[in-house]
Amino acid sequence: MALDTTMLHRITRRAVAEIVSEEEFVKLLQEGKPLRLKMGFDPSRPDLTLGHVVGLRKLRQLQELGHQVILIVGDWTAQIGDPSGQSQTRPMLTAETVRENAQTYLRQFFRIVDRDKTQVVWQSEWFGAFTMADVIRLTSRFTVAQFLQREDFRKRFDAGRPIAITELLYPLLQAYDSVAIRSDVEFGGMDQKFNLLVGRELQSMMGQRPQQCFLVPLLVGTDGAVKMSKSLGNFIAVEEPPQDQYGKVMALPDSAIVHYYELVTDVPDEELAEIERALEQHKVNPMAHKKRLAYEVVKLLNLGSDEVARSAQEHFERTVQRGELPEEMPIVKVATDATRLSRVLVDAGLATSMGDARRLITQRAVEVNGVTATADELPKPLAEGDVIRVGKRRYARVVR
RNA sequence: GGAGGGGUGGCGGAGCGGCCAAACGCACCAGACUGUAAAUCUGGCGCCCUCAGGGCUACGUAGGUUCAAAUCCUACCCCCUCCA
Repeated sequence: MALDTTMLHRITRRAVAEIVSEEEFVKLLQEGKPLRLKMGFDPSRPDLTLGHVVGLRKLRQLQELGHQVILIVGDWTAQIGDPSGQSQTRPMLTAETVRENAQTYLRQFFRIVDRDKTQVVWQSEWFGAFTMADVIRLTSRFTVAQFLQREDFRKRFDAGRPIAITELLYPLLQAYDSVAIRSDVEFGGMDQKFNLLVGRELQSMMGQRPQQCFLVPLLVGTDGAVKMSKSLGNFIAVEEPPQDQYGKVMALPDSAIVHYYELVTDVPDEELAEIERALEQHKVNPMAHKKRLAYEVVKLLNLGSDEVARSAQEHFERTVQRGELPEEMPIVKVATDATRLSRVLVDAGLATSMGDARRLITQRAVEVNGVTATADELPKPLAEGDVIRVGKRRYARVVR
C-alpha cells in the first residue's frame, strides 16, 4: 500500500499522543523498508480491553503498509513476579499459566492484528541465559537520577513512599527486549513513555539504531472519568458478548462520545468535527451518534462483522428502546410446586440472595409475564414458557 | 538495630466500650424521568427467617477482660513512616 499524505496523516496524527521522534519515524516510513514493530505484553494480565485496541489498530495500519510486528511474551518477568508491589498486578506465575495466558492473549490480539505479519517471541529466549553479572552490567548503564525523571518515581520519592528495586529493574528488562529483537519502533500507551524511552536509550548505548517510541493516548473508561482498565472495572472487553459491548458503549457518558470516535473508529476528522459541534450545540440527540459508535465498536471487536454488529444493535433496540423481550433468554428449571417468587429468582440466578430477591420485589423490579409482581407469593404456579424479568435487562424463561 | 503509625464492608475512608451490620464518598442494584443502559432525582446495598420483628456471621489472626468489644488487654502475623 502506498504511503500518501492521507495515509501518513491517519497514522501519525489520528489517535496519537506522541512519537519520539516523529521526524525520524516518518523518514523510516518513507524509506519503505519493512520495519520491526515491537509490542510487549505481560502474561499476568492476558485480557484485552478496548483501551489496548487503540495501539493494536496502529499496528494493524502499519502492517497494511508491509511492516512486521514482533510480539514479545514477557514470560520471564512474569515467572519472577513482583512480590514487592502492593498491587497484585504481577503475581508470580508458573510456566503453564504463562502458556495459557499467552494463548488467551494471542487469540484476542489477532482479532485486530494480522497474524501473518506477526512474529511471536518469548522473552526467556534471551533472559533465560542471563546471569547476575549480565544483570549488573545492564544496570550499570543507568543512574538513579535518570529514573527519577519519571514522574511516578519522582513523586513517590519526594513523598517518601516506597519504590521497589524490581520496579527499577523492569524498565531495564523491557529496554533490553528492544535490543534483543532489534526493534525499530515500540508501541505503548502514554503511561509507558518512560519505559519505551529507556529502550531507545539502551539501544543507542549498545550501538543499535534507537527505536522510535510510538505513544498512543489512554482511552477513557466507561465511567468517562479515568483510563480504561481491567482492575477498575470500567472496561469494554475484546472478548465479551457483542450485546454487552454494544450496551456498554450506549452507557457511556455523552461527554466521552467524541473521544471514542477519535481513538477507535475511522470516522474522518472532518466528520468528527461536525459531530462534536452538533453535540455541543445540542442540535442532535446524542443517542444517534452513540448508536453509530456502538455499532462501529462491536464491528471492530468482532472481526469487522456487520452481521454481529447489526444483531447487537437489534438486541438493544428491542430490549432497551422498545422494552420488548429479547429473542433468546436463559432458561430456568422450576419445581412444579414453587410458589415463592424470591426462591425462584435466586435459583434462576436473577437475584444474588433471598434478601436481594425480596428487595427487588419490594422495589417493583420483578415482572412475571409482563405483570409487575407485588408480593413474594405467586398467585399461581409458574408454567412452562412463563417469562420472568428483573430490572431492565435480566430475563429467564421457565422450563419444568 | 532504635522510635512511632496502622490493618474496618468491592474500593477509599470514619468510628475507638453499649444508640454499630458499622458515618460519608465511589462502585453496584432498582425505581422515576428521559433523548440512550447518558445526565438528574429517589430508594436500596452481609446472610437466613414470608420480616413494621427475630436470628446468625462480620471490623488482620488467636485468646482474654466485661452484663456488653470494631472499640480495652495479651500474643502472633502483615503493612507503613522516621532515625541509623
